[in-house]
Order: sequence, then C-alpha cells, then structure tokens
Amino acid sequence: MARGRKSVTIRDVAQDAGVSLQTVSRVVNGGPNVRPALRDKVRASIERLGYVPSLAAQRMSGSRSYIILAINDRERTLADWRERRGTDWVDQMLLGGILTCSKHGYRMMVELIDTHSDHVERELGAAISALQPDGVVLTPPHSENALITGLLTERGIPFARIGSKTPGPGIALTMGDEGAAHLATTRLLELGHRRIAMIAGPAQYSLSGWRVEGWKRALAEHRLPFEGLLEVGDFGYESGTRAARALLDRIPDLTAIIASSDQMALATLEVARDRGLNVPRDLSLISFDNTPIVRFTNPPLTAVDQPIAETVSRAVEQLIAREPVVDGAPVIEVAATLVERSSTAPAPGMA
Amino acid sequence: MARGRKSVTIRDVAQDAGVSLQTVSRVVNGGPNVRPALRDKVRASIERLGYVPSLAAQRMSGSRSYIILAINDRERTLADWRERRGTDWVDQMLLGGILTCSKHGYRMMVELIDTHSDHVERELGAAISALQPDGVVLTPPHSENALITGLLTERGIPFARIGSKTPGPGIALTMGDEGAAHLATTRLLELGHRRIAMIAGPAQYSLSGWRVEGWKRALAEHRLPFEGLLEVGDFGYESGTRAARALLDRIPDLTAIIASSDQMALATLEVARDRGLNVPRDLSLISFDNTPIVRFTNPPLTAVDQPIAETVSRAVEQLIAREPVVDGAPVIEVAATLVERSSTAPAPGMA
DNA sequence: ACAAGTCTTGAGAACGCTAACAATATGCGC
DNA sequence: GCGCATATTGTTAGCGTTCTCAAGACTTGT
Repeated sequence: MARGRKSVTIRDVAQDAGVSLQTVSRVVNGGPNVRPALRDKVRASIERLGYVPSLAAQRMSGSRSYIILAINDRERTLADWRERRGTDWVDQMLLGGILTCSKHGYRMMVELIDTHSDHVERELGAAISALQPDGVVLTPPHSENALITGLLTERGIPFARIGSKTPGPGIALTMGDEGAAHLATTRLLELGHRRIAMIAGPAQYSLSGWRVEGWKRALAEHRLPFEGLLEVGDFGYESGTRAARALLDRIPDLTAIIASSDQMALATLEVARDRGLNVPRDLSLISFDNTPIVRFTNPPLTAVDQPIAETVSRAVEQLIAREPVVDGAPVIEVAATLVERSSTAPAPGMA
Repeated sequence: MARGRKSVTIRDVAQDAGVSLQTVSRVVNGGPNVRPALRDKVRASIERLGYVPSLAAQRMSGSRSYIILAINDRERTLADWRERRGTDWVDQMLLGGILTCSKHGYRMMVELIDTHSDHVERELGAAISALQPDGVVLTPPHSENALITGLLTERGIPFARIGSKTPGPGIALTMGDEGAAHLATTRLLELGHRRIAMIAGPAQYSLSGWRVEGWKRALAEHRLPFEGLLEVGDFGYESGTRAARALLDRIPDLTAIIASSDQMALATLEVARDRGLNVPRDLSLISFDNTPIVRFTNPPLTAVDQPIAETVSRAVEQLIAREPVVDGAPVIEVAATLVERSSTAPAPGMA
C-alpha cells in the first residue's frame, strides 16, 4: 500500500521535542550554545523520528552544498572505455572519495568530462551551476587543464588537483611519481641491473615527466647514462608493444624495463615472451599502477602502487576543511610504494 | 581576483527576457503552451547568461529531484576492496548510469552499502532522506535483499533490480545469465566436449543459480548427466583454486570448465598449469564477467560478457520514464554475449 | 458580435533549511 | 540585589525553483 510518505522534516522534530526549528538546526549542525539537556532531548527526537536533513534544503538556505564533485576523464564510447581503461581509477577514486565524504556528512558526485572536447567549459560550467559543489577534485589529465582550473578559480570554487605538482591555484596532491620511479630504478640497480630502460607515458600527463625524472636521477646517482633508454607510449597496450620492441631491438644488453602503466607492462611481457626472453630471468620488469590485473599475470608483476584512494581521500578532506586556501599552499605528497612480485630478479650474471 | 560570483538564477533570465519567472520555468522544462516567439526569446536569454537551473532548488519546489541513486556493495577496507574485487562493476555502472542520466538531465549518485551490515536500513534510509532520489538502482547482491526492497517500497521510491529475475516489486533486469550459461555450454558441446564442469558462484546471488540452470539445460538437451560436475565458489580466486582442484581430482575425463567469475577462471588456469595441463589443448575454459584482466592472460580467456553498462543504462531509462510501475511489470532481459578468445578448443581427440 | 471555450502568461505560496538578528535567561562582580 | 556581559532560545526572512490558480488574450461557433 506504499504510502510514499512525506519525509520527516526539521519541523516535525521541533514539534516533537518542543523547541524551535533553529534549535534543532543547531543540534544537527553541532552548533555551540545549546544546553546539554535540551540537546539530548532533541537528539532523542531526531533518533526516534529518523530525521535526516534534506541535502537540497541545506544547500538552498545555507552556504554549503555538502557536495564534492569529482571530475574524471571520459572515453567517448563504451568500446573506448573497455579497450583503453587499464586502471581501476574510478573504482579507487570512489572508494577514497565516497567513504571520506560520508564520514563528514558530504556526498561525492562524479562527472565524466572529455578533456579534448570543445565543450569542456560548458559541461563543467553546467555541472557547477547545477550542483554548486563545495569543492572539486580533478584527476589527470584534467588536473593540468588551464581551462578547467581557470573556470573554477573564476567561480571561486575550491579544488584539488590530483597528480599535479605545480603549487597554485588550488590544492595540489602528487602521488610521489618522481620518488616512486626513483625507488623502482634504485631497486633494479641494487639487483645489479645497469641497463634499465623506461617506457614513459604521454607528455600531456605531467606525471609522465616526473617518472622520467625519478628514473634519470637514480641512474645519475650511479653515474649511468640514460641516452637511448627512453621510449614514449600512451599508457595503452599497443603503444607498449611498439615501445618494448623498439627497446629490445635497439639495446642488446638491456636487462630491465620500467613501464609507466600496467597495460604497457603487459605488452612488454608479451613481447619478451615472443622473443624467448624469460621474465624475470632474462629481463626484469616493473610496472606502474598496480591494478588488479598484474597479480594474475605470469609471472605476477612487481609494480608501483599508486595510492589513488588515499590521495583522493586526502584531497576531499582538504576541501571539506576549507582552510582559507593560502596562495602557495604546500603541495601534498602521498607516497607510492613498490609491491615486489615475481617479475624482478638479479641481473643475469649476478645471481 | 576570484569574484566568487553569484550564479545566474531564473530571476536574472526572466528580467533579461522581460517575462515572468513562470514562463522561464516553462521554457526550461519544455512545458506546453508557450508561444514560439516568446520561447525563442527566453532561450536566447538563457543561452546568453549561461543559465542552468539549480538542482537543489528544483528538488525543493518540484516533485522531482533529478537524482538517481545507485547502490553498490562495499568492501569494508581498502585491502578487501583490492583483494576481492575482480570486476570493474563500478566503472561499468558509472559509465552506463552517468551518461544515461545526463542525457536526460539527471544525475547519478553512488552509495556504497555493506549488505551484511546491521545498519543497512539505517544507511539506506539516511541516503534516501538526504537525497530523495527519483529512483534507485540496486546491484547484486542488494537486488535480492528484502530489507532494501522493502524499505524502498514502503517509501514509494521506484527502483530497479539489476541481475534479478523475480518479477516484483520494482523493475527487474537480468543480464541473461541462464541464456549465457546455456550458450557457453552449447559452444563447448559443439566443440566436442562431453564432460563439462561448472564452478558456480555463491547461493546468495540468485544469478549463480540461473547460470547453473543454463548449464544444466544445455547438458540435458544432449542427454548428458551433470552429477558430480558442479563445484561452488564465492567468486574469489582462492575458492576457484579449491574448486578447480576438486574437479580435476574427481573427474579424470574432464575436458572443459565454465567458471562463474573471471577470478575463479584465473585460478583454474593456474591450477591447470600446475598440473601440466595445457589450456586449451587439454582443457577448455570459459569465464564469466569479461573484465579487462582476461584479455591479458595466457592464453586470453573466452568469456561471457556481462552487459553491465547497458543494463544499468536501461534501468536508469526505465526509472526516469516513470511509467506508473504496473504490478507484474515484465522482466527486462539484456542479452550477454560470448567473446571467444583462446582458452577454448575442440575436445581432445576431436581436432 | 457575443458567449464559451482554449491558449498563453503571471502572481503568490510553498518546499525545508539556515543566517541574521531579536529576545530572553543566566551568570558574575560588586 | 543591580547592572552588565554572556549563554541560550526564538523569530523572521529569504535561498531558487515549481505548483496552483487566476487573469488576460485569442479562437471559434452561431
């Protein structure tokens, strides 16, 4: 007989507790200056009636909307999506974002935007106008999109840039790409490798550059050259195949490769197998992302784990805290870790 | 100089176009009875000012909230999440859901709920009170949770149950599990296999049962027995290992296995490898889910593709259309397809 | 040309909540 | 106890939209 009953409003609570609307509001929002006895009484009423404030009404009257908007990259079609999406970015992001939001009484909403589209501003503008979020989380490659950061700055909406290292505007959070690449490279150096190649990501992702930096730095510390040891891919499988072939063709004494994505690492694994190279005996391999895939390859891949969930969570917390964003706010760094599996081994002749 | 400018409201548009608020509202909502000339004038103002209605205000005054809530299963910790989550459910769901929602001017919000928690009702109730969604999309295993469907029915909120086959209440959408299992089994039969085992999912997912049904039906059509050919797992890797070992131990002439999840299929692949069985030469293998993982295994797996995005999309469309939900609404079936890769081959001796 | 309808537009209330302010109660120093 | 500061509670006015209903403009039939 589905009554479709009207929901419980603040008015009902006020009446039940015999106080004014404002008092209930104060109790709900943890406002100061409410006598404990009254507060408990109101809380009891809230509990009994099962009152939960309407987000829409809160937004209407108050200054906050309790909504954090997360912007993700959109593949144009389902086919693109399935084909190219190697990482579980969205999964991770939601995990970190939603749980942290709800811990603070906020909600996270996801918007998919195609960076390459001409409508970026229009789409984002519409989303902002409709939702009026209290903060926006940008994920690569949007983090570096000046159109987007410009629009957000102009509208005065706080935002966090995930995977970005340049200080302003907004809060920048990196996932320690430079350090992670350095760590991975150093680990390979410890294992005795001396010719360590890198398959980098595309230039429009600035994190691609940092990873290269970390790799170079580690090599430089051991006075090793990096000329000819770099190939660039687009994070996708095909590009990984091309890059791996080029490297193996060009560098006869290559014993280790770091790939800037799991997909490119998988491609490298396949190329190595085709050429009769055993991983890790003949070739060590480290990938970036540590998506669920790499636990099930043969061999399972040693991988740099990007702390996406944690980083998004930190970003959300910053946005909710709403510290008046000082210009030149510090860049927050969440460290990546290296998960060692079975695709790395001492360099041939070192065992 | 971040002006943090007030957003454009319907009032601004009305003033700009020299009409009343109500007229603008009518134009925005495509209401009838507005003279074309006036309508164009208003549209021009909307365009020029970049007006987008505030979701919160629409919800406040109107009867719709323009929000569809999607309920997903929540793993308790990040570790659980990464460990157990084999599918890209959330990714898929968002793709299908968000794009379809935005096509109709709606928004999708995701809520993560732990089915096993005692707080299911409280959590869902809170989400509903706060958001007052126009519809809810339930994904397995929530689709079968009577606490949840009961609560939604009581509150009079339309909902869709993905992966559910029982007719009421709410809209049921299946992904053709029975048919897909039948299809996969039949394909193996065509390849000459006669001893085809199944590793099923856990009983609390009713789709597990349908898959078993489809498998049984195909076997029955060929007058083949299924006794002893069934093992039950929990969709996870470990359970797949146990099940595969049990089957291979028990059935000496086994030549094909259908696994009810990619994870369990990967485990089976590994067990086969350990025992020196070549897939697909000695053992054919078909998995369910077709997550990105199975394209990169060795060999790549033949898999049943669950049209998650499409199904969620259909669900959202149904909810938005808001046909008065007739009791005994037809169950919507979106067909799954079989993606043939390299883990299936003619039965030994049939080549 | 007039009544009765239909189409088009507008005015005002209402949605549930919070901000700002007003009113009342309480505490403190003397 | 008095007067002032402060803590506590209440009152009122919106926030931006849609709904309801009423008013005006236009048709149409006779």
